[in-house]
Parts: sequence; C-alpha cells; structure tokens
Amino acid sequence: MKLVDKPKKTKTGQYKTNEEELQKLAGDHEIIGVILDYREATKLKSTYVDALPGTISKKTGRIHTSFSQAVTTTGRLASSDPNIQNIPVRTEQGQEIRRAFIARSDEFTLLAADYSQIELRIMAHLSGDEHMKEAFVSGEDIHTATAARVFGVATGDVTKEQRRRAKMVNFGIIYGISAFGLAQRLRIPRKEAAEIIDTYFAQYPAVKACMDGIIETARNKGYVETIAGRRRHIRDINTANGTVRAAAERYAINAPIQGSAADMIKIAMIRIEKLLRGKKTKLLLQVHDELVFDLHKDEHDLIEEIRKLMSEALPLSVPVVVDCGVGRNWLEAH
DNA sequence: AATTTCACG
DNA sequence: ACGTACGTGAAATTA
Repeated sequence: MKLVDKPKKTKTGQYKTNEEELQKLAGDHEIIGVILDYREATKLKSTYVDALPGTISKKTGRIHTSFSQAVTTTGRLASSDPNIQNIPVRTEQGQEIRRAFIARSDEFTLLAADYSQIELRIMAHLSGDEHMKEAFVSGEDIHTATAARVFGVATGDVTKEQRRRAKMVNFGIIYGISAFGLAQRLRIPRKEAAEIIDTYFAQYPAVKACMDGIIETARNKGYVETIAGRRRHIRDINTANGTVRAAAERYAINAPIQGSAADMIKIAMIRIEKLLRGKKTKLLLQVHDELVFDLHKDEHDLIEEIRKLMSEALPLSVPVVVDCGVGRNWLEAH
C-alpha cells in the first residue's frame, strides 16, 4: 500500500509484517489495527483453541505435556507436544484461554507458586552489588529503585515512564545489555541509551564488574558456570568479528543468570516431590520460574512448606520471595 | 524443509 | 558500516 518509504525486508527478501513493523503504521491506515486484531485472534485460535482439545488423553481426560531436560543451552526445561509453557496470559483473549486450565475436581484448586524477580536477585547475588542488594533487602520495587538511581530522583517521585524505562534496562542486564538493543526497545537514540547504561553501571558498579568478570572467564576457560556448576561453552568469545563476539558475550552473561534460576527451581522440585509423597496434592507444571499444583482442599498447609522449599532451594545473599496464589483456574491462581 | 511470526518466561 | 537485546515451541506461509 506504499505506506512506508523503505520497507524492511526479511533475510529472504519478503516484506517484514511482524507486529513491530505494523505498529509503526497504526496511525497511517485503519486497516493496520484490524490486521493486528486478526493476528492476535488467529494465533490464539490455531495454536490453542483448535489444537489443545485434540491433545487430551483418552485415558485420563487430561493434557500431558513432555518436559525435556537436555534440550536448552541454559539448563531450563522445555515443554512440547503440546508446549504448556507458553499458554497465553497477556491479552484479554489470551486470559480466556488460561481460564480453561482448571483443577482436577471439586476437591482441588490450582496453586501457582512463582519466584519474584528471580533473575535480578541472582544478579544481585552473583555481583554482590550493595545498592542492588539493598533494594531487595528493603523490599523495594526493583524497577522503581533502579529508576530512582538512573534518573536521579527520589523513589516517591519516579514517574510511570521512568519505571517503564528502568524495567527495560533491568531486563537488558539479564540479557547482556547493548546500547542498540536498549535503544530499539525504548525507541530512543542509541546515544541516549548508552548514557542510561553508563549511569546504570555507575549506580551499580559491582554489576558492571561482575559482567566484565564473566566475559573474562569465558575468554580464558571457554565456558561460563551457573551457581550449581552447570557449564555453557561459549563459542566465538575470542573471535575477531565484533558482531559475533558481542553476541557471544551476551550469551556468556545471560547463561549464568538464566541457568542459576533453572538450577534453583529444579532443586526445589526435587525436594517438593519428596514432600508430596503420600499426599493428594500433585505437582503439575513448571514454567521456568513458576510451579503449578493440584492442591487438595485438606492440604492447604502445604502452601507454606512449598514456599519455604522454593525460597531456600539455593540460598542467595538477598531474600528470595515466592508469590503463591490459589484459584479454581490457572488465571485466578495468579 | 526453511522461514516468519508470535505465544510464554 | 556492520547488526544484535536472552531462552524456548507451534502454526502458517513460502520456497
């Protein structure tokens, strides 16, 4: 429709029509919003509404996923056939789908127990950064605390926009931040993004030192390690190609963070399995930082025991907070 | 079979 | 100038 001067192309030469590109055209033609709505609806219908009923076991009347323990590069589990780790939750229509996941009978409810900000807490632990640790020890909202530091205002004066940006920066830290990546996410010039990152590292100096140290380890040993000792080998960490090397450095930084979180929840799962022996309550699912249980109505005392096992699975130098919720369906449990 | 898009953490 | 945020799996489309 000639709405763009230089339309972006995919690597095979097709026009890019993903959400990010379409969103930029939202004000230029009324069809764009309609297409985005259509995309959302058809994605949910084909991937979940149409597909999941066919996966229900004839024998049990339930959906049984497969968890792979040796697939991901970081130590996370992967769920397939069907994937139950990507059940919708973000949009209204998505939430309707999540509501369909219910407890096994009237005697049960669903319990969702999830780690709060676990990857940033692991960053605080690995780096030992006093400012970041203090934010968690005092129970502050980490994104608000980061915003206050990066934008130089009091915690109470942090605006929504500042918090939103700080949240993006915190995510960036976990991913092995780059000025380009942050600039794209925040839709600001690369130079501004670079300044935000500089301020961030000035406020959390030990985080910067930790990230440099991880990269140094990768260069010297060829691999990085999680808290429990899982290794990820980092190819190309010493390559001359700057782009490839920068990517390798991001993998090196992300792997110990994402992987240590995976270590933690796996240790918790092993201990919880022992706790639940002989009980009616069953562990159903793991979704990276969350465990979902069929909780029997007479066993609600288990909630605090599960919370304790999860929060103490891999002790950190900051508090590990586990949020627990109970409901008739998976959406309500959150 | 490869690519693109998009669902989740 | 290059060209990137990390980790997955499934459906639809393209080649």
